[in-house]
Amino acid sequence: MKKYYITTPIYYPSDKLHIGHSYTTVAADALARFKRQTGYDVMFLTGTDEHGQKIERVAKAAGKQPLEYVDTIVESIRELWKLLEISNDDFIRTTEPRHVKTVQKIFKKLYDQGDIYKSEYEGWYCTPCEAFWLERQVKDGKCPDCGRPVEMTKEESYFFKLSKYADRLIEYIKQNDDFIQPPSRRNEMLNNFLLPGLEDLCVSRTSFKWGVPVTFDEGHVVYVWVDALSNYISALGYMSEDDSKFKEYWPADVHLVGKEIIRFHTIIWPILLMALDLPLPKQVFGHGWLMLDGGKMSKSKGNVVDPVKLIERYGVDAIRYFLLREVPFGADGLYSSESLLIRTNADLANDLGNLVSRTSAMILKYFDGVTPCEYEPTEHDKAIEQQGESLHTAVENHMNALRLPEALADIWSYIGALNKYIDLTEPWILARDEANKKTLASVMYHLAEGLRIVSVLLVPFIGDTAKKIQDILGIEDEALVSWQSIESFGKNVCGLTVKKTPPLFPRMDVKKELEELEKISDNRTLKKQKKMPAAEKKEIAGVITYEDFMKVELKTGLVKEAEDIEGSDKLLKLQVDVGGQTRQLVAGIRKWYSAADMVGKTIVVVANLKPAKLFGVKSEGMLLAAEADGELSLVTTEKSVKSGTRLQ
RNA sequence: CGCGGGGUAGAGCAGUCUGGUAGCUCGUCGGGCUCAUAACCCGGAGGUCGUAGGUUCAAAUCCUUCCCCCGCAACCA
Repeated sequence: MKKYYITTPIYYPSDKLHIGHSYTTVAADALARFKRQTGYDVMFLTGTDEHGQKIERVAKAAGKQPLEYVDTIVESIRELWKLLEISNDDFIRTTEPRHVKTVQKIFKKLYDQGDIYKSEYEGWYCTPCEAFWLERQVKDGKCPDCGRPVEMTKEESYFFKLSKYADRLIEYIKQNDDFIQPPSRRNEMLNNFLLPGLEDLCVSRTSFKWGVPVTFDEGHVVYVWVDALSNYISALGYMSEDDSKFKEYWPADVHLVGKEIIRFHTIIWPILLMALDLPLPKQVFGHGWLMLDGGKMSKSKGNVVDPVKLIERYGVDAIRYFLLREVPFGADGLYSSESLLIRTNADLANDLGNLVSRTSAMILKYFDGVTPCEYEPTEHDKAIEQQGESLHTAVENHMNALRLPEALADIWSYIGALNKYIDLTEPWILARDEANKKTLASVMYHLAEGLRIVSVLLVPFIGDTAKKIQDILGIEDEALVSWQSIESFGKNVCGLTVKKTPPLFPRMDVKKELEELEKISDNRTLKKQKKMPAAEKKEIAGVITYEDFMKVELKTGLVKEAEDIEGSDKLLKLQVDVGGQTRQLVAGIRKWYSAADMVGKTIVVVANLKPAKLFGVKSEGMLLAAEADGELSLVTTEKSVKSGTRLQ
């Protein structure tokens, strides 16, 4: 059986994870599920990176031991993956003995063979922060973190000979185009880091304790990246009594990582593997980020999005679909609650959900719920068959190139084709005449089979929904949901009994939902605090720019006709000539001006106001008037001006 | 001159490598349909492709100038 080993980064449990972390893991999960579906023996690994000074410090602040602190967070991470239906085969924690032992063995081996050596680390040290800083990070002799003075110190440390392997790595990257993906990252790594030359890496620390101890030198702990990266092989039992999994799955097919850590994965990690004389992973894929309102998601900005709340409210599939569809191949995507809601409505409720509803409703109505077997292919039928048959190849190609959004886009264009097919064949008209029964049957059959293909293709992405569609179609036989079964458009669903169910994704009122989200969101307070100063500034200033003013199109208009609006005692309907164009305005001025008063008057109109309906009458603009002490006076021009003249 | 990414319709993006009718989704406007979740289908409006210059028969695309936004800088996916 073909093997496939895919990993996510191991996450740093200093706090709860946000929607960005979910993105990486969901993407890896979709790939893992897709590979299983297409016949691979898959190993899908995720986990947590639990060592380091930051954890040590955060735990202390919380009055806990590091492990105790981390345990609760790791638990919440596991729960999140459960909620997101992540199908990982293993979950590794860097604090587990199986990992620690392997890291220690790796470190010892590299030391023994001379790739790790002891030397002195010299640099600026901030004692209160217990942190080393590079020359260029230090600002005027002050710590960039806390602003207190730093001092030049020396520390005994172990170094790893990155430089020794640099040429080999450059050669490898140049000869393996796919190794670093997308290609922009590959160029970045080569030009910025590899070609200018690598310095040996300091791989031990004595400034804190919370790490993997170096076995042969007390007081030293292993540098966190050497520790963390090793998870990809320690989880497979590398250098342990049972290394069968390692033999089976290594090298990894894909390390899925965020773009900011691609450097570690494409420089330190491959060199570490070279030094261990192990094959390199086939691919490191650096995906983009979910950006929030143009800014990066981060705890300090107070704009993190809690995935748990979103899943509870909208269901796991809405969230999975959004993440997988919205973030483009290798680039950043935007997250906003609004785009989540719009995407869910448009794609899941309207296109897919509604297609399932109308299909099942028609089969129930016209054929008592049993998908018919008659077959009378028309031109439209054939098009649906051909598209359905070619779909799996397109999806497979995209998936193998890690183009998840494109794979979904292809599936959705087929969903669109099925919706259109209904309009083209007009089954409700066919149903009026018994003579068309066979054609009608063929349409129902093609819809059901098309949906079956869609459901199978959706399994890796939104499995719950895929299952629901299959239930609705009455599919019970496993053979009807296999990958092989969608390679041809066959009579698979014929004779099955369709079920009636509520909508897969109820359509949401975006405006109301956004208000609800505001209420339940705990970033609300943070956001408000953040926004306050800016808002205040604007208000105090109370000044707009000329451009702001010019956004409002004020034009003169000549009132041609005026009449009362029936049923209203305030409103007048006016036909106004604005530069040769007649506009209908509704104005609440009847108390002061009668219809007859208005005809022939030159007024000032806000010409680019969004049209509105007042009392059921359309109003394309508003007129200007000044009201004080119960008196109202129309704004007009002092001299006679051509209608449609712009005011400035 | 630190490095990288970006500026294309109201919003979000594709197109740029390989110059030749500027495309997609959402929104908007109009029409169709009534099987369906006010949904689905068709059509329209809306773009000086950040700016200035250059190359060319022809530039969103190639070259140069400048402006603006965002990210990274060795422990944020």
